[in-house]
Amino acid sequence: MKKIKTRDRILDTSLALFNSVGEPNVTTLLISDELDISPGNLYYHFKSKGDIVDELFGRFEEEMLDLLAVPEDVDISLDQQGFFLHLLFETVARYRFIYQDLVNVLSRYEQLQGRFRRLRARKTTAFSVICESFRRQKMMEIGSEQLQALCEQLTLTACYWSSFDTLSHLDDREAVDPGRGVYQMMHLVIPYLTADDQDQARLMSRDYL
Amino acid sequence: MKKIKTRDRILDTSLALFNSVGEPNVTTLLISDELDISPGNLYYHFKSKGDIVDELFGRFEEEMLDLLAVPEDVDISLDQQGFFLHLLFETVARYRFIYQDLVNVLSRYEQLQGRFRRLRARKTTAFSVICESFRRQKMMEIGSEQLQALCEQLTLTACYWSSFDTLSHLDDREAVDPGRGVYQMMHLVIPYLTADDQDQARLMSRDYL
DNA sequence: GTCTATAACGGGATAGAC
DNA sequence: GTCTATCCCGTTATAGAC
Repeated sequence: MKKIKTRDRILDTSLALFNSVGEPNVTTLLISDELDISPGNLYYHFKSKGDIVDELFGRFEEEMLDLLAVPEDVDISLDQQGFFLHLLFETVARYRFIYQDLVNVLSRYEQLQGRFRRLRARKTTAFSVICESFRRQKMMEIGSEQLQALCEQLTLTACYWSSFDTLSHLDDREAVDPGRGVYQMMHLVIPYLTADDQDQARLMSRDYL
Repeated sequence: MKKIKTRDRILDTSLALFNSVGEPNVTTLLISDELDISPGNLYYHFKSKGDIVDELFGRFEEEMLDLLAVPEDVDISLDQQGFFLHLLFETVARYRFIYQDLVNVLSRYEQLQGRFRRLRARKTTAFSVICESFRRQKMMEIGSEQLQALCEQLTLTACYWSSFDTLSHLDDREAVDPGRGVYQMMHLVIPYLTADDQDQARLMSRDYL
């Protein structure tokens, strides 16, 4: 029963607060208050608020890059895709503060801009790899023009669904249901699947509602 | 040659600044500086910064409600839909500061939350009316489950496309191209159109690239 | 490592003269 | 209507004791 290091407690608490009331609305004082430590102590562990944001973003980045490393030339099943989407939305939800005030956050922590854009590009690539796999397996029929539009759309949705959904119940920013997002993503793909797979995907998608 | 009232100049300049650097990053001092008036003068016309935001939102709201009043039981052509989408994106782009820091802005100006949600609901309704019209004209074939998912997706895209697009070139927040958004929206609808209309819509969509 | 106290700064907003 | 001066407050961050 080892006691958690203060540094880590700061990170955890910051993340929770950022997610629940928005990063711009969280002061260093609020964080230290919540932890029952002094502001000075907080600044012993992190030299600035930006450093906390930075490190949280780093964790997010790492998890995402891991997740997005979808192997090419592998046959991906609908089930696997569902699982992938589920993980993706779950991860985004855990770091939703980044997306909720995206432009604002990126404008105040400029060093994150490039990293974020890289992540965004990786997402699009991952979706494109998945679709290619479907195509190879004759599960999907789609022109290259629509493929590109589709992948962009998937990326957009992966980024913003949780914010969009939050707006339906802004009262409590805690409530986040990753399932709806997965459902929505699947319905973007469905029209391009071949008949049998459409039915299967439709059935699957309902589990996420 | 009548001279523009200071009050209006404040609104115009605020909007421009909000859009270009983000509402949270715009101080009342910056606004008055930009206008070459004193901060005191600004506060003579508006009793708070929130009032400026409020009034700008009001303008946006009015324009949007106007636009979204799509008549039911009318046959809507693809061309008309394209025109509608164009206006929609153009309007959103002119008030993009609202969307760029959406959750943040709504959390700091609580009175906007309800109004925004109503607007969002109106959007979904408008899309649903359009799709119904297409369906009546036998231009579209779609189940009710996918129809709902589609309308949600259209609403999401209408809200966030410009933010999403901005991320590709965060350097200058000025550059906004509503066309890409229209293109993307059309590609959401296309899969559900009947063969002939699919071709026509695809051709049309290219004009927006 | 942790605390208390406080400096330093910036932004929103007001008072009162012109 | 417009100005200058200023207040008030919250927030980040530091200094120095324990």
